[in-house]
Amino acid sequence: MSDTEFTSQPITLPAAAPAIEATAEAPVRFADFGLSPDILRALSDQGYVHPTPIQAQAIPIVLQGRDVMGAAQTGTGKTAGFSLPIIQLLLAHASSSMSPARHPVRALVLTPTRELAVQVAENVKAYARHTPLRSTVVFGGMDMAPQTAALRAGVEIVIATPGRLLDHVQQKTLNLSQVQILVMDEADRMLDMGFLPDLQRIINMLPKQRQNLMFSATFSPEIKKLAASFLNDPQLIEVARSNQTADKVTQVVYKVADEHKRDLVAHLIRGRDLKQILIFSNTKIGASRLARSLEQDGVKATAIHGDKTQQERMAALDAFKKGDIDVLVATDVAARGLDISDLPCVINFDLPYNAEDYVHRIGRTGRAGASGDAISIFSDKDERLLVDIEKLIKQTIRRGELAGFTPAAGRASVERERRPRPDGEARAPRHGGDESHSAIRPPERERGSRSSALPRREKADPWFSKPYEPAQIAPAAVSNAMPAGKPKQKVAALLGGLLKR
DNA sequence: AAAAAAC
Repeated sequence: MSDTEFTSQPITLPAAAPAIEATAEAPVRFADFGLSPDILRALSDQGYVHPTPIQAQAIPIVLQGRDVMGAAQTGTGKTAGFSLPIIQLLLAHASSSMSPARHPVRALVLTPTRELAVQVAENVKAYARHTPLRSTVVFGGMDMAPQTAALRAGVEIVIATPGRLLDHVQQKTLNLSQVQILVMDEADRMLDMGFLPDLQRIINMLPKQRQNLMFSATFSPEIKKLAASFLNDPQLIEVARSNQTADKVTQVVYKVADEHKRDLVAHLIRGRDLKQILIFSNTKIGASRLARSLEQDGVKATAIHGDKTQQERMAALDAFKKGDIDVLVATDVAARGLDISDLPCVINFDLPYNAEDYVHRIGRTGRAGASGDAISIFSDKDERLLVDIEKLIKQTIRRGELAGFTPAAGRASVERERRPRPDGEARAPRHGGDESHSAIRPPERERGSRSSALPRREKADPWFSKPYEPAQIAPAAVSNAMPAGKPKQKVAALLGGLLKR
């Protein structure tokens, strides 16, 4: 029923978009949107003059007070796309009689991961720095007290992960009754992570009368259902990953036996400028092991994943951004949303299980006009994953040749791995036993996974069993094309796709 | 299959 509710919506195309039309001679400027001088000043502080395509589309629509369904991936400038107009709206509607001491929460931004929340919060704070508006971020894994203090002091804008937000609501340290604008960032990811019940509870606590902005990289039936249940006559915005990204990312894959993967990584890293390399591992244990192994090779490397404490996670990210470490080995906690700018190189130590995550992962590189390398390593048993990825991105990835990489290097490391390790150095001690145990029997695992890999695929992950139509979003994401001058048609096509399903 | 997220 909610589906029909959504599909029965009239197709509303950007009424505001034509109002500000970019031309070659006069590209759109932030100053064209009627934003407060205080906001513009914050933008010029950062050297921003021209909006990205999603900002150019979203800002006028959000300013109109309309609900938005945004098909936008990371790296598109999405955050500013909703933050700037929200700040403007809150400024414009601030009642002048309101005492400065009173700052009810009027805008709420929900994100799937803690790091993303922190990042969004940093942006919001920067954009609002010259305004009287206050903001704070609220997420788990950290002491509640400082968050509570900030909330008590009063903030108009809260950026949060769902669990901790509810925690604060329960503790009565956060009141959601005055929220006028709700943003769900990376909504597909949140659903994928099982946040639906939390989202439902949060939404139920908000005033019925409010503006809703939802951003999602994919449009599964579940996302549509969610959109139908809480968006009100949403305006669709479709934006591909910004130009520079995919064009300038050189992709290559190397096939190697599982037990040689780590040495291949070491080899690949040795062969290049050792700076700002992000490596993705499919598992937390794998990430820790790889980071440790690289450290033993003298590489300044650290792992980031969900089994680390929040302090460790933030320290790792910080060290990587500052250049204190050269290699960050991450699970998919870092696959989406994180704006680690201008990475020269992303390495997939494992091919991601979901083809779509491949796009997200390599989207960390080649940003902001810089070129980038996306290197992926896979073994025999992952052939299928590579096929899926290439199908999704509609291109064949070059098979790299392993010149200069000898099996001898691999054997050395296997030997090292077999040696029993003192458990104390393991980051997650409870996994320590498993870890050394599994390292001894890779061949068995291979045999096992081969036989059990094929059956029961249907009930897999409902989120990815029905991915969005690659033809509608993915090619743009990878080939980058912004709908050149024809955003309406693209939006219509997207919507058409939604309606059919 | 794996990862993420509240205590």
